[in-house]
Amino acid sequence: MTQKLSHYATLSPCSLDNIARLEREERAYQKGVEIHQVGERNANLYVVRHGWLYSYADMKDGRRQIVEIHHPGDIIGFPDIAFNERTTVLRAAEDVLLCPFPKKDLDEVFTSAPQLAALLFALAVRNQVVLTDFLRANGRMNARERIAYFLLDLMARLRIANKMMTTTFRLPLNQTEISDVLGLTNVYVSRSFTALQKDGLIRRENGTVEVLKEDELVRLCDFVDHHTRIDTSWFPSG
Amino acid sequence: MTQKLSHYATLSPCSLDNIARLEREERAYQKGVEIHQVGERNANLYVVRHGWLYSYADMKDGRRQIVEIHHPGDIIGFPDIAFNERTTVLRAAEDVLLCPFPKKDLDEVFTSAPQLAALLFALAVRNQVVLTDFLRANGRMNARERIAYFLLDLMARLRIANKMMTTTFRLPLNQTEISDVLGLTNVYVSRSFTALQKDGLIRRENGTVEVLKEDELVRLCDFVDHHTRIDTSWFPSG
DNA sequence: CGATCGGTTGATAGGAATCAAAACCAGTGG
DNA sequence: CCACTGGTTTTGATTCCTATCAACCGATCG
Repeated sequence: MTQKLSHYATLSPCSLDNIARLEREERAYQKGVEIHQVGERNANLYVVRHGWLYSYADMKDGRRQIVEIHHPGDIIGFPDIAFNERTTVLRAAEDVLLCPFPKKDLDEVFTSAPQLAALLFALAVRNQVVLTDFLRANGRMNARERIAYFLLDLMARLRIANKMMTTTFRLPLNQTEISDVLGLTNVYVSRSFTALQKDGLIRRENGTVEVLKEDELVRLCDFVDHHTRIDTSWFPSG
Repeated sequence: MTQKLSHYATLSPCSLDNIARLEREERAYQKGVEIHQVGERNANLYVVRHGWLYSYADMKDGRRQIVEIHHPGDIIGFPDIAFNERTTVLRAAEDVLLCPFPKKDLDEVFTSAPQLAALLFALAVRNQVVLTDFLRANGRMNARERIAYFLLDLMARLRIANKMMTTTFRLPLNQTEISDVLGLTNVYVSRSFTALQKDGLIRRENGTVEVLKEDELVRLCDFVDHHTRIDTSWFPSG
């Protein structure tokens, strides 16, 4: 996490200290396990150490919407700290390692590390922009465009942690899960993926995706990267 | 704004002081005016004094997605403080009054009013939950359900400011705008509204909507109110 | 009074859902 | 080594919801 946060701002020793405290404990979960359910009391947040997870919301009739995908270095649970109960289900997309820490630790951050507080705040609101982009994709794009958007968004996020990343990456989600991200069906995800591949924009190989024509994908969905850089000029210096 | 924020927590004098400083200036905009465009430098945030506004994102071919509706008491621009440039267009849905204040004023809040900082933080992440609900609506609901969701969401928000509110409210958005919120077309919004009215769930009268069977609307879209209450137990006391 | 805007209604088209079956693939175990 | 299993992807046929295109109506306004 330190690495991911330091990507955005130079942190004071005090802030770094606070971060370290958040990653004391470590816990493993197997692929497919649901770490918490809607309605549970949420005492903890989590830092992702290893593996992908996602958060989703169900409707009573089984329709499902995945609302966020969590990668190593991410903090899980911010959206819920404003509530007493979880609003989404958290599920491990593969075998994962998490560092749980109590919500109460945040108050320490706010009183003693204003700089870190500002950074967390900035990341929280950045997330709103990301969700907003996502909303535009789900609301106004057709299936091909959504897949394009989905791949570019993932790449932008993965590049933060791994600056050397090429255009090939592992995608540990099946097509049903992807369809639940994009508001489609697994069948149509399959068809759209195949179409993109036939047009030579991407290539797939057991669990990995290679983006062959990134610029064309970008044009396809008007992609703008809101992950890589954020404005830290207004931060307090402490 | 004081009223809206006090709805959630008892604020210290210092916090109240900080809020007052944010509402010194006041500026009027006419219906339809676009207060800022995508790509402009964003030095200011705004507190809404009067009237409705909305933020939207366009695609090059004209498709549009409204990503947020702003009501009196709301702060506009949080999502953008993480960036140097605006990511959405802000537009007045009717004649409005705004209080602009510089982004830099926030640093003062973070260093001197940790309680207010925590509240703003909580509201920012609460917004993520709201966006997430919205995403579920756009991703997995049909037209009728989306309209139901849209109306209930508006009511929940309006009730914060006006606790006595009945089930009738003003809706200063035309059907094209509503379609841009819900990822539909103006034509289909008209049909769906008419259908809901024919079924006796709602009633419309020149610019106002009356919800006749709230519980049925709630069932229709599995609505959960994430506006009314937030958890403030972890806040620092200062 | 013509013009414009917002809402409604009708006819048609199309994109994605749905249903169903087949193909594929990695294990697993006999 | 091969049959068997469960999960995943692919393919095909059909349906349906919503988009699209177009006309019309009513209200408002200069």
